[in-house]
Amino acid sequence: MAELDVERIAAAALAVADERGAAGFTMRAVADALGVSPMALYHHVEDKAALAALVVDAALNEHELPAPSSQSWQDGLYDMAVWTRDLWRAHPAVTRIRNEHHVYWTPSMYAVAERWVSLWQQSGLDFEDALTAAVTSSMAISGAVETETALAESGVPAASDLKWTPSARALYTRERDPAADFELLVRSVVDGLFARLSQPASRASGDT
Amino acid sequence: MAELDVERIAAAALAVADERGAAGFTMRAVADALGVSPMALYHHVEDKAALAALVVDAALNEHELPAPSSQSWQDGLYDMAVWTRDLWRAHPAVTRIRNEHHVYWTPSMYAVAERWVSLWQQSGLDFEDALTAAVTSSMAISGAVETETALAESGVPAASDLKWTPSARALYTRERDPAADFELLVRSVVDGLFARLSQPASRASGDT
DNA sequence: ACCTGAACACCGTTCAAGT
DNA sequence: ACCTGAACACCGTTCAAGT
Repeated sequence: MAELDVERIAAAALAVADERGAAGFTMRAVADALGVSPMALYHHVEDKAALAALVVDAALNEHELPAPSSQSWQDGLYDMAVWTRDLWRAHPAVTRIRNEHHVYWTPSMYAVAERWVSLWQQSGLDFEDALTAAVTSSMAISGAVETETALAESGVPAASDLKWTPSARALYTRERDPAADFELLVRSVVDGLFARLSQPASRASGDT
Repeated sequence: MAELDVERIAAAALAVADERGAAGFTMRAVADALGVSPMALYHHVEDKAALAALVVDAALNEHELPAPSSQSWQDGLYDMAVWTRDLWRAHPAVTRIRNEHHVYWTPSMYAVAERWVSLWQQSGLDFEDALTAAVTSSMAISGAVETETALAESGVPAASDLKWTPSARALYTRERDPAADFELLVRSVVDGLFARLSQPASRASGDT
């Protein structure tokens, strides 16, 4: 009746994560969704962390990477950033599962990294600098995406808490256009890193 | 024998988190550290999420904010960023606990936000833009810190996994100076956002 | 008011047993 | 080879009971 395999398990697990959230993402819940005993899963998957990795990879494979057209490398990076943001916003629970189970690299993640680095290499920076820019920009941008989805899941703090912190309050009452903020951030990071790494001297030093 | 109070609980819980890690951060473990029954904690703390908030706040209070000297606003932001990075690197488990239990705002976090926004306001950007810069830069920088500490805890992928992904491999074999990378990132983000928000037209648009 | 022991409803995972 | 039921060692939390 079951005919389990890794692919079916991954799809079911992703569905469970989406529907029941990170807390409801359970070996038992995934087994239930497949109409199978929880222990059946262990025949195809090492442990829960491996199942989490499967889920992350399934989410990454849902949409193909943006086509590398003839646009500028900056636009290419921005397209990749938007692709990433759309992905995690579509599966907020998966980002939590990813962190909880320390799944940082999956097959598809390598492909994303390749593309990211290759775009930075088109910038004309030398190899080492392009790598540095790729690493730091990706940490900043993926970090911003994670923070955004996490905050989107949590509610707004109580007004009483915000009473004495005008900045934090302004931060929440401000009209927000998250997509525009994200574009601003990505382009600022990319331009800012390129500018700093282009001028050969005083790369990270404060005195310009 | 016990004489429990919230402050003692917070200190013990932070110690447990530091010593036993996020997985070992348990109501029972904290109670043990205090020589008390697990249920005693519930008399002073609503639930585990509230205890997690206590831990985050205790970590934040360990060191005072950097003194706001007469430096430039850019240096002030950089000092704050370093303060944050040092903090989370000293307590890597706490960042995980923070995420797991959705603790985003604690009393001390408001103080940090106030300072961050006020520094951006010294940049001369108008109020809305300063707020936008403060929000986006903080998401990027705190996100980068979280990613860095998470990756530091996890090991390097197996060489066999990296075989076919030259960029990812280069990324790991590259000589890294995390502190310098961090300074580069922070200053690039700050300068990049300021540059983009300073020129009134085409704020987030790609065509410069 | 503060603390405790026993218990409940969950987890991930092991293990012997079934086909 | 693949799946199962029962069991183990944990969780967070509730509840009645003690002082």
